[in-house]
Amino acid sequence: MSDIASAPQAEDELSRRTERLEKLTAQYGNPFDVTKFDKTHSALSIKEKFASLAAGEKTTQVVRVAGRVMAIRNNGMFVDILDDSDRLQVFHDLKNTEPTRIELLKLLDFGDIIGVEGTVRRTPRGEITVDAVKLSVLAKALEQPPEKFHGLKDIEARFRHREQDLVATPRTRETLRARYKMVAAMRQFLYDRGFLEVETPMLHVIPGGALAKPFITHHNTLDMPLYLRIAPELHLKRLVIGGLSEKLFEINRCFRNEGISPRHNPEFSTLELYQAYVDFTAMIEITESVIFHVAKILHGSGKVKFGDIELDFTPPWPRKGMVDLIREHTGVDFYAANNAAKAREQAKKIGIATEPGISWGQVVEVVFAEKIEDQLIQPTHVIDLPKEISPLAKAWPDRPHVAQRFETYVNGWEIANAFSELNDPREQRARFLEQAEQKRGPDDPPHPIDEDFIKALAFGMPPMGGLGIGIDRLGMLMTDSPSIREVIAFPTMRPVD
RNA sequence: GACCUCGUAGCUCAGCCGGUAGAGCAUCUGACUUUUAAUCAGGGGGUCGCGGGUUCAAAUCCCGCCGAGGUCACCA
Repeated sequence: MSDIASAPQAEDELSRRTERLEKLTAQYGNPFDVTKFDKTHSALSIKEKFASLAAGEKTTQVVRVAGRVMAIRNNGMFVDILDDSDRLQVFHDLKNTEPTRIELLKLLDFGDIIGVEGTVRRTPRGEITVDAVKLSVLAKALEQPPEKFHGLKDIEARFRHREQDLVATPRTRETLRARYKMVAAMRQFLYDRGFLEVETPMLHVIPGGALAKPFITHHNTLDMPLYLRIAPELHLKRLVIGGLSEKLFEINRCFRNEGISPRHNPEFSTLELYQAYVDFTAMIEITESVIFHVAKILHGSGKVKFGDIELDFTPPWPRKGMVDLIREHTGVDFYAANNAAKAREQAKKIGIATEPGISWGQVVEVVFAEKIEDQLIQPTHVIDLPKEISPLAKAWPDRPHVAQRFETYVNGWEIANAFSELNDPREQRARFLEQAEQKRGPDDPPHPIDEDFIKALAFGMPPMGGLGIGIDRLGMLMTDSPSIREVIAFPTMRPVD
């Protein structure tokens, strides 16, 4: 001990900690040789089990706990450890501890992983504490964690070094745990309803099921380009066509090579679900039920705080026609302006310039996005979307330019999209061709048609409803997170030089 | 891609009408010893994102680059 005290000060933290590791190894064995520690309790389970202890009351109950050293107070007399359940205080009575253990205690650093055996008591100040009788270092931290009080504030550092963020920021632990708990709850909900969870390709020959710029990669042996999927939709339908299951879903990643924003990450997760022999109204019911279920699991009710507002996910949610909403908010009736030219003219009247050559449906879509979208705060199903912007949805037989489709909006964001799936292969081909001709951005290549999918439809797809829910955005709503990056463990970042 | 803002010690931040860098936590030494962001005293630690320019002198002013956040654009 005295030799540590008199040793020349290490020029940096890394060498200081490395020296301690060497000393540890020499005197107590290399902590990195340790392969296991028989934990009997989590921090939280101890606090719960001994909740009734009075201040100053001791027990003889021996427990074994382990976690990361988060604070060392009073010369090592008090050490706080953090495990995945909670923080817990460990006590060493320095007057009555054998010298070898005191030496070991003095080699501890903020951030080390330790195991402790001891008895439980509540201190006179009321803290549940483990009086240590054995102490072992299970891993040495050669880098120090962020500062214990302010934690890691720098947003960039938080996302680049998420493990440090997790150690330093309780909110990060809560947010990510809630996100994964939400996903688990969604899965369980769907299992309970008899849905089969499936997996479909991430690597697509033709990126279909949506209109978005894909990531391109290359397969060496096949010597061909492959695309990271932008949506799983077409493959999932093919599984239903084949009769694998009449109710199936996939929760997995999609990739879109587009802008990054507080609501967009290049890779993001969706739930896509298909159920044969039902229409889009059944998808409305599932959307409301699964999200209400998640809200209850995470918050105990359908009411969820988000920023300054309280969202209420208690079903049923209002259903509003897209064109009707526009009429209510602007006075313009796009059912009256029933062709592209009239629609563009009406849009211009309310200050929205549109590209020449776009369809009636696209005008409606643009006006909706500009005038309505961000006002839909409480959960709302927007129904009756134009057929022209719904190439995979059935239109109403008696309203041929309106699709049997809805999008659910919360806090101004689209979080769900569903329709009665188009199952006529001839109609589907025509829609794809139409879509391929539609003007997009000047640099966008024409969208290729997935003939395998058309052919699959030709084998006969049952009428069915399909639903997509954006997991990340729902996660943001459920965790009061203003940025999508908060609910993604490792958001996409540009590397530092 | 455009615009605005930011980048100073391991972490959180101050300094920025130019004069050569500070605090708290962390760390080291000592004291104290039932603490709770422990306390007290004393140390060490910085290519002020990178590069260039102006100037006697640049963390500070100017330009470029890199990274980040935001707004917009983009976005089935």
